[in-house]
Amino acid sequence: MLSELCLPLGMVRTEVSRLDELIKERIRLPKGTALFHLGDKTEAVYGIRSGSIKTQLEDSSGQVQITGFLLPGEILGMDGLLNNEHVSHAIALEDSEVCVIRLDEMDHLSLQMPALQQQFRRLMSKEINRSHQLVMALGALRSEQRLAAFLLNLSHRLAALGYSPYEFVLRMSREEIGNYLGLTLETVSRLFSRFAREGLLHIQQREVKILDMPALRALSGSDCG
Amino acid sequence: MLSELCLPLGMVRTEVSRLDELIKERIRLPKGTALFHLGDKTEAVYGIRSGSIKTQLEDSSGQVQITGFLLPGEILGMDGLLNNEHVSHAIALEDSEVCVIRLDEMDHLSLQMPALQQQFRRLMSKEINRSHQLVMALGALRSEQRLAAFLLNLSHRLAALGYSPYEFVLRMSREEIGNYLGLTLETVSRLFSRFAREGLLHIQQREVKILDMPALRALSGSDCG
DNA sequence: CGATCAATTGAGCCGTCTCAATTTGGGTGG
DNA sequence: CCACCCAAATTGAGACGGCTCAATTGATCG
Repeated sequence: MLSELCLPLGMVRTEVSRLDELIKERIRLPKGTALFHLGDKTEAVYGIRSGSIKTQLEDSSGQVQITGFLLPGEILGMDGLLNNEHVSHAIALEDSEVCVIRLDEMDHLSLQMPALQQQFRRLMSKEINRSHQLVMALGALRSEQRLAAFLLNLSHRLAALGYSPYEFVLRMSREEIGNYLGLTLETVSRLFSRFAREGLLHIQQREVKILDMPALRALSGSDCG
Repeated sequence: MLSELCLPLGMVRTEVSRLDELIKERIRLPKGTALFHLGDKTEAVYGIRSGSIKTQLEDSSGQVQITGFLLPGEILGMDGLLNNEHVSHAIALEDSEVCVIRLDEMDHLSLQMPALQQQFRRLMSKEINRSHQLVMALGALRSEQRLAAFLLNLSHRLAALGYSPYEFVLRMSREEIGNYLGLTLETVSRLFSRFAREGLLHIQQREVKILDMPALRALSGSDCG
């Protein structure tokens, strides 16, 4: 079982097997469907087993802001732990599968396994850092740097999953990328065209081939947040 | 003792008194000094007792992004829990005092007090939400909306501490506000002048008097993130 | 094979930045 | 206590990046 995927990192083998107790349930999410909506009660967090999921805030006026594109092995739902009510939407970008980590079960299990607490704390800290990196991108980078950093970040995470860092398929639209990066879809499209013209990458709709990784890194400010 | 300030929220009285065990140490921070720097080992998180503290990221090229202005009762240092190494700087905006919440002691104590775990989880979730709100502001709002939202947020938090929501002193410079909001200091200054000209507020250097809260709220998009 | 949605590309405008000059306020030492 | 100095804030003029609006092309899916 892939519980290492769902709650990864350094635990001894026996502990990992205990963890399987946590993950009894799976949920299949067809493309476009929601794992949870704003306002839903938070009774679990979720680890992505396959596919990809976007999370987005929505304010009272209906304005939307995408806060993340999550890949297999990553956790979502931790923003709902403040009042046990989700404050965001989680929507599958493609057919996906998640495993359910129920909070009550985790609390129960963590009494016997203190490492689980610390592990979960690390995961929440990681989410804080992820969000801070996005703040940095939105606050300090110009449009071309944002898109370059976005591509590098995706590339890096896909490589960690065993995929090629050079060729991959974007699972989100130009509009979603733009929303995430604080740009319009037109600006994103223009930047892709420009990057291709300058020989940094090849792009055919949503298929990306990175041709000059070092140049892309230089452009982004050598940071892949 | 003000441990409620340091780890606030719903615990029974006896638990609160147990919490005092956690908070043995205090640190005084003169204005301008750092509580921790990027790269420092994370052995504790900190609750602000008095004063105010900014947290800022710094990338490899020295580019800085302020991610928060923290007030009494708020917690900082949780971004360092991923690898037990701080990834940000925390610098006092004025003479401040924090209490130290050592992680090893918290882990020890939480074995006897499961509510502590959940409380801490809530605090980390709150930090995630805070950061997401900032992402929303940077990604979706225009400059005037960002500054209005910033002022409303400050006002709201100061009110929660028992201060007037209408009159307060900014503890940070125009440059720091601009950095936080993804704007230049000149833009921030111009916006303050404009808000004053339009009768929304009165501003004298760093002293703010909000004159028309509803208008400010309307401007911000009625969200105070 | 047509209908529909996503993506590209262009033209012009607006908001924010940059650069620069002043003004204001606070702190220090004579 | 006043004069000076330096940092912070204000204000203006002009440039530029990214947005808006609009037209066109290219995919995808009944």
